Formats: sequence, C-alpha cells, structure tokens
Amino acid sequence: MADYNHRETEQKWRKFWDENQTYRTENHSEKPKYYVLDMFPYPSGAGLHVGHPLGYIASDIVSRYKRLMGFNVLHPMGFDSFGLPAEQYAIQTGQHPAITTEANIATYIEQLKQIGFSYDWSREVRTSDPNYYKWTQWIFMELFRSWYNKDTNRAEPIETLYRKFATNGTTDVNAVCDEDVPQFTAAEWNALSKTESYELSLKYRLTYVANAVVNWCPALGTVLANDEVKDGVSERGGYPVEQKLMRQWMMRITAYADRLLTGLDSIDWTESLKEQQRNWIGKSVGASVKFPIAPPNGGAIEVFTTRVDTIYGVTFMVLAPEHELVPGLTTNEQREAVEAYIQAAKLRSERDRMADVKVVSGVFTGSYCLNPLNNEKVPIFLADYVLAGYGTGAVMAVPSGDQRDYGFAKHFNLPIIPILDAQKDVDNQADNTKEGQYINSGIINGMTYKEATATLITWLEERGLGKGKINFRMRDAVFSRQRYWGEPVPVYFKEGLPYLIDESDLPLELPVVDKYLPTETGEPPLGRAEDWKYKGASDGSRYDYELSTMPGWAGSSFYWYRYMDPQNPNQFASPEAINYWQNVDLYIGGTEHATGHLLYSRFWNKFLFDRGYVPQDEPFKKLINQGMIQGRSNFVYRLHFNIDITDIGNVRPDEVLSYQDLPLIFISKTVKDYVEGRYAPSPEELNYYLENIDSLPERIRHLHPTKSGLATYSYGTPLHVDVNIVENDELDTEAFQRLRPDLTDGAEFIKEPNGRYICGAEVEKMSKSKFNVVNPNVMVEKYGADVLRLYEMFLGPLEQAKPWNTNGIDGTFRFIRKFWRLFYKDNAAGESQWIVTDQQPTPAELKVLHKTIKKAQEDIANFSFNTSVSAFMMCVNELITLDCHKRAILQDLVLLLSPYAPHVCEELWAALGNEPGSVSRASYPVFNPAHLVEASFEYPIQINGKVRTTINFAIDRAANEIEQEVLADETVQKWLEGKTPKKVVVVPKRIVNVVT
RNA sequence: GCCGGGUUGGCGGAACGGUAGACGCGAUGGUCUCAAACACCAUUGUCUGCAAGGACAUGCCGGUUCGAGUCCGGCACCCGGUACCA
Repeated sequence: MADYNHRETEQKWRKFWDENQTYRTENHSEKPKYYVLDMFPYPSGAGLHVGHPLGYIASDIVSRYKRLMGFNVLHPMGFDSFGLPAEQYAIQTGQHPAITTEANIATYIEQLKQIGFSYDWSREVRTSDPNYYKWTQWIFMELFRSWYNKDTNRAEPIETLYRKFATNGTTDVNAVCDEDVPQFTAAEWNALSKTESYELSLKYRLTYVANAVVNWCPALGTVLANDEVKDGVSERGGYPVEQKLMRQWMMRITAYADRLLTGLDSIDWTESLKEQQRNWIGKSVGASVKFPIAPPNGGAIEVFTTRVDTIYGVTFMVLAPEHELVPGLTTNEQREAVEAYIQAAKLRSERDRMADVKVVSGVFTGSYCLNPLNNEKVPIFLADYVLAGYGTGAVMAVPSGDQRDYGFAKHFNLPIIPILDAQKDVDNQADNTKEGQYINSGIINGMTYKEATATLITWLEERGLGKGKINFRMRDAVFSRQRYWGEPVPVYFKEGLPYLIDESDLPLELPVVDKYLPTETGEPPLGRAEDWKYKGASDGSRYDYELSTMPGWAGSSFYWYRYMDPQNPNQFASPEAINYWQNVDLYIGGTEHATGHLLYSRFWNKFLFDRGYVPQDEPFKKLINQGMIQGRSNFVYRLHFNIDITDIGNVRPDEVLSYQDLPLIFISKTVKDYVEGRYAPSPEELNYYLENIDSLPERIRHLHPTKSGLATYSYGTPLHVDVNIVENDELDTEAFQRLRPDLTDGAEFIKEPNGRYICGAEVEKMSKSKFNVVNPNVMVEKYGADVLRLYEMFLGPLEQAKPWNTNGIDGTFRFIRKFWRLFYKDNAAGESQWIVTDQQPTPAELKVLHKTIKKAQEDIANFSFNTSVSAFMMCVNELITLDCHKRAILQDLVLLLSPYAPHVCEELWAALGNEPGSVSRASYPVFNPAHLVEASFEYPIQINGKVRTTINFAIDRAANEIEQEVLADETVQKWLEGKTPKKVVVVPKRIVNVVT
C-alpha cells in the first residue's frame, strides 16, 4: 500500500530530532540572528487543547522558514509555572504545588513534542524553579536599589541619589517619588543617622512599601493588580473584589508612564493593542488649579482639569467622599447628612457603583471655596462619581460643558453658565465644544480655545494658583500577593524597616508549610513556615522575612532574556548572550495580556535598559496576536413532552407520567426542527417522520397531541455530547451508548431518513464542561502532526478568532497524501514505488513552482499562512495535472512545505537522496521571476465596462499599438455598432476598456 | 459614550482599483466495489434560457473612476477593548 504512513514516519523523525539535537541553537554564529518567541503557557491540569498550538505553529513556521533563509534562530519554550490553580489544588488536596506543576509540565512537554515544534528544549525555563526565580528576586532587588531621575529620564542606582542629597540636599533632585517627601539641605541630610537616611530613601526607590487602597479578593485571600480585576470581580475565578487599605509592596511603574507611551510608536504591534496600552496608561494633559477655601476655613482645594478654559463656568466643586479635607469642610448643620452619605458610599460595592451610573447622588458640605479667577463663591459637594484615586480626588464642576456636571447641577438646582458662544442648547444639555469665543469669562472673553488655555495657565502660574499638569490613569503596580505559590520577596524587616537580604543568599527558596491557607491570625501562608527568618544580617540577629510573595507577572517580565543563557548561575544572562540576541524579533501570543504581561515586561525591560543590563529599550519588536480558537459544541436532542396538568381533567396528578418514566428518545437535528415546526420536510421525509413517531412506544403514543390532547411534544432538550464521537456532525451512536450508559440505557435514536444521527452545533468557549475540547494529540494520532499544523493554519487568518471545526481537516489530510503520491505510486503488485525522475522540468512546471515560491514567501512576510496552504494545495493539484514527478521541481517543493509539514518533508528530503534530517539546514528556494514571464497575454476587451472578447498581444507591446489593433478588430467593431469610441484605456497585462 | 476591528455562496474563507467567490469543506451526480471505506471524475452564488447566452450579486445609501468588495462621505448591524478618568 503506497499511502503515506504518518504514524510511523512522524514518530521516526521526532525521535531523530530529539536524539540528534537538531534544533539546538548556539549563542554565536556567522549568520544573522532571529529570535522568535511564544508566550510561554501556564501548565494547567487540563493539558493543551487544539487552540493552544495555533500561535506555536505559526511561530514554528516562521522559525523554520528563517532557518532556511540563513538565520541563526532562537526559538525556545518554557513554563510560567507559578500560579493560582496549582495552589488552589494544593489547598484542597494538601499536595505540594510543585508536584502538580511538575506533572502538568510533563504532560505539556509530551503534548508539544507530538506536534513537531523546532524548539531548542535545552533552553527550557520554569518560573517556579529556584534557579530561575533567583533572577526574578535579583531584579526585584535591583529595582529596590534604584530611583528614577526625571532630569536624566532614567532609573539610576540609589547611590547617585545619596550623592545628590549629600552635596545639595533635595534642591536639585528631580525624582519620581512618594508625595510626602520632605525638603532638606545637604547639612540636614548629612546629620541624619544611617537608619534615618535609609528610611528617607525608601520614598524614592522603584519598589517600595506603602499603605495603599488595593483590590482585595476575600475568596482568593489575596490582593490583585488592576489588570487582574475585570468588571469588579477577579479575572481568575470571578470572585467579588473589594477596596481595602493595606500595607503592600509597590512598583513605581508610573515613573515609566511617559516612556511606555512614547515607546509604542517605535514598535510593530497591532494598532488595537497599542491603543489598549495607551488607554490603560491614560495620559491626560491639563492643569491643576487651587481653589482657596472661603472663610471661616482656610487652605485650598486642588483640582485637576483638562479644560482649564472652562473655569469661569464653574458653579460648584465636587470632592470624593474619601477626600481628606471633607471632615474639616463639613458644617455642623450638614454633618449628619454628610456622614450618612459617606457611610452609604462606603457600603456600595464597586459593582453597584458601576451599575447605577445614571443615578445622581451627592451631598452639600455646607462650605464654599472661591474661584481663583473671579472670587465667586463656589459651594462644595461630595459625590461618589468623583474617584479618590484619580487626579486630586476633587473636580471643578462646569455644568455647561460636562454632561455629568450638568446632571448634578440640574438635580441640585445649581446655576449653569454658558462660557462659549458656540455652545448650543445649554439649557437642556451640556456642550463640550472647544469652538467659538469665550463669553462670561473675565480675562479670556473673546478668545479662542488655544489662546484661553495658554493665557489662564500663565495667569495661574504667576500667582502660584495652578500650573500645567499631566495626569496618568495608570497607578503604581501592587507587587504583593498573600499566597504561597509565588516567588518569595527577598526582604526582611528590622525595626519595621524593610532590608534586602544579601545577594549571596539568593535564591530565597519557598519554605515548607503544613497547609497552603492563610494562618489563623490572617497572615499569608508563608506565616505557617517554621523559622521563616533571615539569619544573614550583619548584626547576627534573626529577622522576619516578608510573608507575601510576588505576583504572577513577576516571573514572566524578563523570561525572554533567561532563554538566551538559561543555565547561567552568575547572571540572568551573560552580556555576550544578550548582546548577541538583543531582543525578540517576533513575539506571538494572545491579546489578553495587553495591559498585564505586555506592559509589565516593557516596564522591566526599560528598567534593565536604564541600568545598562540590556541593549534595547523595547523587548518585543514585532508582536502578532493569534485569535482565540473557540469550541464548536455538539448537541443531541432528548425528545421531551410537556404535560399540562390543568388539561388532564379527572386524571389524578399521581397518574401523570413523570419525566423519568418517559423513555429516552434522542431525535436527530432535522427531526427536531420538524417537531419544532421550523423545518418543512419533503413528502418522503414527512412519511418517514410520521412513521417513526407513530412507532413510538404505546405509552408515549397516547400522549401524542393529535391523539390525546393531553401532552405536547416540546423541542428536544439539547444536551452537550462529546465532540470527539461526532464526525461531520454525525453522531457515533454506539460510542455514545458506550460512553454515557447513564444517559442512553434503553434509549432510542430517531435518525434522519438516510440513517444518520445528526447533531446540532453551536460555537462556545472551549471547555471541559461543554464536552467540546479537542485534544491536539487525538488529531495527531488520527491525521498526523503535519496535517494538524496545516489545518490549523488553513482555518483562517491567524489573528482572527474562529471556531474549531474538525470537519475540514480531511482536505489537508488528502493534500498530504496527494503530495506523497507525487513521489510514490503503487505498482500492479500493490507495492509502493519511487517515481521521481531526473528529467528537465518544462516551463509550465517551472511556472507552477515559482508561482508557489513567490506566494509562500509573500505570505510568510504577511503572516498570511492560510493562503499559503491554499497555494500549496493548488501547486500540488497542478503538478498532478501536469503529471510532473521531476526531482528539480519536487526538491524545491519539499523545502517550501517543510516549515509547515516538517515530518513528511524530512522523510521525502531523505528519500530524494539528501542527508537524513538535514531539511532544516538547507536553503530556501530562490524565486526566479523569469519563469513567470509570459510571451503573450490574453487581453480581455471591455466595451463600456463589459468583457466582450479577448485578443492576444505580446507582453511587451506598447499601449498605443494595442489600442490601434483593438479598434481595428472585427469583433470589437461589431460591438461598437458604428459608434466612435471616446476613450480607450489599456491597463498593461490586464484589460482593455473601450468607452463610447 | 469612546477606541479598535469587521459585514463577500450552504460553511471556513480568497481577491496590487482590473474577468468577485481562489483554496478547502459540505452537497449532488458518476466511476471503482458484492457492499462500504478510500480514491478518482464532473457539477455547485442567485435568477432566466433547450442552448449560445443574458440579468442580478461583496450589509444599506450616495460619490470618485473607463472600471469599486477594494478609494471617499453618510448609515445600519456584529465582535473585541474600555469607561462616572474630571
């Protein structure tokens, strides 16, 4: 039998690659480097489904292609192996998360290897490996040992700050730091004790401890970063999240806000992803303005506004209920109301607040402040639409220009002052236009938006009442997690101050604990560890370690460097390795990491860049987001009867058949549609259905609505059925009975007239509970890894979300077999015979080949793998038509196809007489346009836009000559019907259009 | 609301402004077979016609052009992200 045996062949080559370390990559080469990275997976217990490899296949194709193009390619894989699921499992079972993680990773590797990826497995990393997280901890320490100098616009070692303090105090320090830093002179600084100066420095370091309002998730027992909270619930598990003030490790990512923003312009990512990061960073350019508080109180309220030009329209001020000035501003008359409001606001969860955005609520404090421009008295309100965490927690309200302020003003009957002559209908709604000239606006009357803004900012700055200011939505990142399964923070506490442990004590390994739950006193799980104390301090004492661990994103924020030099015990990667590989040329992964991993990674990369550890400011030059593969669920329909008890008359309710009494009957899709009345069957089908329904068991039959009037058929209740026993929507009923005896005992299947049981289908998320998970290894076993790879690419554009549908895979399966038959053929005796010849290829054959080379190269450049696969299919079809079995053609075709289908290509490559296993070291075929050039071209001739005839012209004929001959042509003359053409358009090598 | 992306046969999807629907699936008919599976061949956007052919077709309305799925203006719907962010 000549057919290609994928099981044997693929097995053979995977073993070969493994044993010969075919894809081992060196850190030095004459060749140019190319770094292709996949987002490494979290090894979950469920294993890989068919959606996971999509991006990996694409990156593998690029890797293999780049190797053929003469690059030294780094293409590694590893595991982001710290994380919640393993810990949750540990809490339930008591098993150490390391054990579960280890087992899951083994499964993942096994599954990945089956698909024939060209990873250099010797470079594998795992974030939960102490030899790895040693460097996560080390980078944490480096961040702690650094501050951000706004003058040089980069992070610097903390020593440079100490030097500045010692020489000039705080005068020429321009740092990103805590808000409450004191000003001091060099003398004052030098007089401080070591502990005092250290304590001061903590306010400047890039990681710091702070009391911060954080997202606390009681169900998970930990805090979460903003990007881990979606719609007020935790991203993992969907548990409610509340706001809580807690002492936390923080990372000063806001120091990099501007660079994270501008850096986006230099990298090749999709616009939508960049936009997501821009929104997340949320830069707003505006001004801060101080509104003096009216007597008897003193002081001022500072607000941030993006529309300082609307300041003459301010008719009230709104503070967040949590604002620090609130108690002082509340008058005795208003105290009760204010306190009630604050209390109510506190009780409302984040979700409630989001839910009733439309409802206007607020309360008057009883106090006033003064508009700095015109000294008008402005009443001060509280409202929970103002967020304590953004800007200054206070808003100057301009009801004529802001819809929210407008609603508030209407509700509390506050004045509304129009401020621009272009504002329309201000009596009924706010108009936020910047057009026109200012009115009612004191010093800016008659000006335009631009002039007004500049004038006001200058005016305010001169009087110390305000200044231009840029605000970011992004907050500093919370870096503590009250969990066990994460990197321990390499810090101990001495007299309440955090100190780094000695670098030589890294890695600080996770301690053994008896349980993975918080302690009885509410401390994180590490509080359960015996003797969790630092003994390396210089004074010989034992100090308490930090009890929280690092967040999930810590380990993934530099891993692409560790791949460059994964075993290095002295550095996270050697400077030589980093200088050789630089940064990632192509990064492929899901878009769900837009505001998490991808932002944090850029942050850490920029930090490492500032400190001179890496040569590139951005980690990922080009990023492609593969679309999610959804599941396609299949359903069987259980026929189901509605029995309306009120219609039963004198039958006692206990005589009514219970649902359980009814026989199990599964109806096929079109039968269901018929029963539902959605489908009009043909006369033959109708007969079939009636016959079937009439042959139902006696007890059912008498419930038939047309016969008893008691019961009605309802549509079949859809039940998920395992998609693995369904093929082309046809259910393998025997397998179903075998797999689900509980459901199918004594069941009857009413099938289609053609004897098939057809399932319904729907697109849903791929998940175990929906029985729609397709395991890639089942596909590999049945069709082969090459077919799986080709099919996943063929499914549609890489970046698009699409449902997995096994139905079409036969097409690629057939393609591989056709491809094989270009090389082998059965002889009369049924033996497989090699039929490749050494004949010279014909121009037609060369044309087919070079057309395909061109297309394949263009497609890889555009990441348009689906159309490539189409091109290969067409190529093979055409070669079959030409009956071409020539080495000169097939050898190149094998190379073209090898990035997609490496196993079969390796086999054929060897069969063609090349060194076994050397396909990846060959050179990509060179496209020669000469083979595509035609001697003549058949021009379609359009008369008034309609193709009426065709004429052949030599390829190099001039347009005006063609024009003449076309007009002289008999058929054209006929179609022109004697009219004189006004215009003749000749598109070279395309078309001629004659217009009358 | 704002931002990003999309809308083409029964389905997944192709088309440098140049003969729309490549390639694949499915479907129908046929060959092979005792039969099935596999394989192979043919047909397959809709309507109309015996046929040659003709008419209509890329969400909707309009524009630019000899020519528009593609470019421009407006609208509808779908998907994703984000939001009392001042």
